[in-house]
Amino acid sequence: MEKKKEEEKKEINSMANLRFSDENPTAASSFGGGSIFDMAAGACDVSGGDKWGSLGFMDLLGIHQDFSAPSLFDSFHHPPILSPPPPPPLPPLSSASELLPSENIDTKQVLLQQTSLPSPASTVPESSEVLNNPATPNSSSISSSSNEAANDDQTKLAGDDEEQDQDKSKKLQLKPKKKNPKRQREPRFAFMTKSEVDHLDDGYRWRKYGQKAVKNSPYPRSYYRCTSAGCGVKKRVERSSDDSTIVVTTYEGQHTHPCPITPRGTIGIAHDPSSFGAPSFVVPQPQYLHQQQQPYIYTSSPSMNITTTTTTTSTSTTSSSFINSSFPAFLQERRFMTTPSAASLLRDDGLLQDIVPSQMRKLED
DNA sequence: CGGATTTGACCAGCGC
DNA sequence: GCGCTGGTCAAATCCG
Repeated sequence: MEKKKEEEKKEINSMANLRFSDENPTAASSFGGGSIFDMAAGACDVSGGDKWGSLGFMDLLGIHQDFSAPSLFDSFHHPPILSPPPPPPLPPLSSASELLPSENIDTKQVLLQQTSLPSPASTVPESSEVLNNPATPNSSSISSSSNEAANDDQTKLAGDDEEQDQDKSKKLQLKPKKKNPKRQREPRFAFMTKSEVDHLDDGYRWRKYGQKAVKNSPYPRSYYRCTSAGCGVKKRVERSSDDSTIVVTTYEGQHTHPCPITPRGTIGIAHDPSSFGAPSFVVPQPQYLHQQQQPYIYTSSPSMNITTTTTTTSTSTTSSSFINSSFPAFLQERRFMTTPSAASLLRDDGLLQDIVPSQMRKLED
């Protein structure tokens, strides 16, 4: 039993090491058993949250002063190439303190960015998210019958004699589910947050559309989709099997709309009306690119004792546009410090396996 | 009653 | 080709 687990851990660690070894070979030091995460994960209720009470993510980060933008995530989900229409008037910010007792929250996060596939920011934005289009013909399958009947003639014949078999008919209805062949994956980035609640409030509204058991983990993985029409952004939320207090959130895609809600005005970033959500500040691109795959310590709002550790894991060919558009602006905005310890943090923790796709890990070979 | 969540099944990609 | 696994669908159910 334990042996097996150890083996798995070894494997995980080796993967993580692969990930960073060529960048920082000395960074293989110990991680310290996840001790970098010491946020007091208070169970905070959140306005835009769900019934189980999602945590105000931005509040955890303490980014709720000095800003006026609707959402932090507006900023990093909007690709610059979208050239969207002028944003709607922003709702007034509410008081942060009134909604969330975020003082004294000491949070550290590990953020990983990944672009598993060619960046969609190139020429076909959102092309792969057809399934999120409410007008997708697919969805008409709910009304069932004719199409499906045609599609499933054979199976239907086979099961005709058992009409009371509801399971079968159910399957028949489910079958015509057809997907876009060779669907492109949106660029993703993930970050780990020490939190007791799974669903961190980022200002957007999400609908849960699935949950799966995660291999080698007692915790399930939840799948969420942005509820805004036409917005194909998805996110995955799961807990680390190593440290149940660590929530790994993976975002995929970029929002095509402004942040619908502004809970407590927590997530403000200097808002640039001309780009509805794009940050008005950016880390100088050359510098950033130069530091790709290097871990960053993100220090925010010292008075809040909040520290975020971030690491980008973009592949060299696909990262630049994505970084510009999707990398959390709040991380871009603040200063970054590159430290070996942060690298080791990500390596030895073993959580990297949850975030970096296997293809990417192999690429590092 | 409408929207969100749950949950079992389906589908596709990948490794063997 | 087969099995495994991640991701998604959609009917059923829950909840405000």
